[in-house]
Amino acid sequence: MGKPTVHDIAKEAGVSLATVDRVLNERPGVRDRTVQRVRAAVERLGYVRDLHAANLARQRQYRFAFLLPEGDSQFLEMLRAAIAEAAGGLTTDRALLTVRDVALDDPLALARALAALERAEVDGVAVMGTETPMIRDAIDRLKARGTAVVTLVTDQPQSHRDHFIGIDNVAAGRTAGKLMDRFCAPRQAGRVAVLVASTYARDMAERRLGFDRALAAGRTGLRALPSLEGRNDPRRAEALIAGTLAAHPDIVGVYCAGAGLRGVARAVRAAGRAGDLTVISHELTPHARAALEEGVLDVVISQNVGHLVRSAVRVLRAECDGAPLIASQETIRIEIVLKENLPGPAGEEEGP
Amino acid sequence: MGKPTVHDIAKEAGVSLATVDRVLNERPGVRDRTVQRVRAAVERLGYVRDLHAANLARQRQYRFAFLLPEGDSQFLEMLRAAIAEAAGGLTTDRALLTVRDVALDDPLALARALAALERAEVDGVAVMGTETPMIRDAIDRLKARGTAVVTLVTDQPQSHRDHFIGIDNVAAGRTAGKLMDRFCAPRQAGRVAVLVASTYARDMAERRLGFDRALAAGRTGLRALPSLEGRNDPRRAEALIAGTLAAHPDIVGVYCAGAGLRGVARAVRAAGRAGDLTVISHELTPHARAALEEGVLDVVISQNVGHLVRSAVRVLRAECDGAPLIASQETIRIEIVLKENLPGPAGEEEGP
DNA sequence: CTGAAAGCGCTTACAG
DNA sequence: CTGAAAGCGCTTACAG
Repeated sequence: MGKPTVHDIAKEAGVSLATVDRVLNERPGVRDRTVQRVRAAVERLGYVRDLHAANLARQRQYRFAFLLPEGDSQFLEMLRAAIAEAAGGLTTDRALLTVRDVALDDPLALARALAALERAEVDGVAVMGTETPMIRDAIDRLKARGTAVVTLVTDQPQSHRDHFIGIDNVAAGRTAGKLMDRFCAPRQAGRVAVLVASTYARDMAERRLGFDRALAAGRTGLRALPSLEGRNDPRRAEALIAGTLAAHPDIVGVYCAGAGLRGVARAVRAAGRAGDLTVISHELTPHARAALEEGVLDVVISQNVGHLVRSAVRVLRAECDGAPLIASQETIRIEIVLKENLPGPAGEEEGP
Repeated sequence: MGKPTVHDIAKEAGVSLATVDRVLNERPGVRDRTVQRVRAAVERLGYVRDLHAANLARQRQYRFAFLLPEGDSQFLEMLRAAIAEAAGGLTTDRALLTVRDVALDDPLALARALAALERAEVDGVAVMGTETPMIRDAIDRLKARGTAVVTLVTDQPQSHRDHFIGIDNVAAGRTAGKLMDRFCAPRQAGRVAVLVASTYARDMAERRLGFDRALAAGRTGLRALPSLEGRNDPRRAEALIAGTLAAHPDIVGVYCAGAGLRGVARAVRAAGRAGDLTVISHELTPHARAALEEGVLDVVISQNVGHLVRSAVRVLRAECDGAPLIASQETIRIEIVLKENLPGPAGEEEGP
């Protein structure tokens, strides 16, 4: 006999399929003695339920919305692509994913988008946005209405979101700092320029914190300059870095904690310091790949967008079902990429 | 209306379910005109088939065997655990995984195990073993009988195996070499001890090759000593490293390309050079974790065992179905782990 | 070359 | 508190 099915359990326990189903799904209205009998049968036969068959019969649809900042950041493009891919693969898994664009750094717009969802028909939401009280309240209102909410990439720890899906940004900054220290090693006591997207963004602040700690603990005696604000504008980033390089001849490295790598690379090249300065950035975008290959960029600290999306979906689904989730399984890894271990351009190394 | 189903297609094309199924699965025996009609309906309605429902109806079982070397290596333990986990998660996916243990470094035993499979009822095999002509022939015989075969962790490129599931070991060695060069940077022109499991193992040879190339291209002028052979024996590894450290006072780093980290760590500690020598090893085992935390170990080059197993299963399944597979999607990443980005001990960061 | 019917393993109203 | 029957989306013999 093959794997036992509900039929086998029913026969073994001497009850009907409906009753087996009730017990299996812990639905009320079954006599205690009957529950015991079914449980015993399950135990005896080593029954394990076929989730796909269950989902097929159930026809449950999960509608999840991703709220992402607008803008032409390559990381966001990758994230959108990952959502699109997951959406394709997941139709079978009964998850319906949609994306709503929200003006960048506009808390009011984001709060409105969240409020709009309150009325729309959505079972769960993944939000990526700056941390502000307005957003926090909007999230809490969604939660109060029973919608599952996770924060994506950058957290809103003050809110009642169910979970944060993203890397530990302090650890990521620490990793960047450690590598900066080691990669700069022949030169002692140089300075490091730091570029962030915005000093208000929580992820940026956390990375900077970790980075500083690692430098302080390092062997080389590097000192980081005050953060420059690139504001997702490559030209601005380029100008800032060019200016800093000119002003501080003792700069030995650049840490690009947010967007702006394109500008940084240009400034470094223009200064004739490609391959000489140690440059570390975040997110393995096409630009970052090219820069690694070229040698202007030494290290990329990255998070896998496919993992982010799938984890978000799993967590939202678990939340909707009131199912437990193995938190450790949802930890997103901080990946280190050098030219030497650059994976193929196909992106996802490990499929759906 | 929801997602279109086979019923909708049948109605739209004016045919029966059976015919729709034939066309969908490209089975022969359907008039050309009918095929066209069904295809047109599929197109018009944007039909996409529910794979889980198909599998449910089909009741296809895939029986896959993993052939692994015996021995108490922690990496192998992790691999076995990953197989066990996948086996659990995959029962639903109709894959039945079994593991057969084969005496370590015994080509005859492995060849016999492969031959035994020829008769047993197995649809696919994943083999991890030393590269020898005997194994090559055994693999080819399996293939000739129509069994799908992939090599795992270490390749058998001379054989007709369908696919290799593992990291690019040359690139992994190069990554180790680059990091060794950078992490040793303050010291110029030191020597590096290299420990391999066996000089005959292909993966070891490839790592060594990549490592040497990276050192040659490095800035520090490091020179690697001839490979020491640990033979999966921690005591032997310890003695070898202790001896080398004593003999060469100018050693600045140790590259542990195979098993034996436990012994290496002990020797380094005993020589009073923990935290001073740069030590790089492979595979994020519990020992490696502890050594990273402690500071005796600087870098781990790793491959995710969960990815290995799931990729092997996907590839074997595709091979059985004669389905195409996206090669790039099956590339296993070379991961770099420092103390700073050490993921939680739960192992898998991103679930089934 | 084509179709009606039963079935995969589970769930869901609807009766009782 | 419990069960018989229909159904989820697909596939598979078996007839014709």
